[in-house]
Amino acid sequence: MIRYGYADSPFGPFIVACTEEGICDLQFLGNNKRQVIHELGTRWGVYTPTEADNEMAAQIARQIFQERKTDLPLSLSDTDFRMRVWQELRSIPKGCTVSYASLAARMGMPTATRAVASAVAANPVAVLVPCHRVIHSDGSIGEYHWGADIKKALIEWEQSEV
DNA sequence: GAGTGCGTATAAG
DNA sequence: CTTATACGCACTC
Repeated sequence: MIRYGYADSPFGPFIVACTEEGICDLQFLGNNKRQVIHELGTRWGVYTPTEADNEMAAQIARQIFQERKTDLPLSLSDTDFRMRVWQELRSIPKGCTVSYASLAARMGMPTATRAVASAVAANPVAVLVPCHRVIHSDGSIGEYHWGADIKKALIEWEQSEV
């Protein structure tokens, strides 16, 4: 059973889904709400029982964007490589940024920069898996699944106050 | 096996 | 600054 719901954030509306274990998906809707929902459908299948719960979504929104809580339980499942990259992402301190190259190097595969970038791009849980903290080695923002503007805003938000 | 991608470094226009 | 070229490797078809 997957429970999902919609809520608002300082960076626009998002959809969040979770299993009994934790959050399995958190994506900003932005301009392509339809595509995001389609992605969910293909990833979990139309036969997976779901239950709408915007109350749950609102609570998560409060914890993340007001209390700035980042250690919420997650429920991820994908390739070993992607899982390793995502886990590595969570070790990046809040407010810090790293390059795709250094991230790859940190994992002991300094020549797999591009592959690491692909894995980062496949992250289904925004903010909690801080894929927005990974930027180009020359300091430029780089790409972001939900728009470079949101990526930049997230970084600045993390670097501001508390 | 071929094509692709949230990259990077270097060379050239 | 914007193309072009090459390298790299996980992933998808």
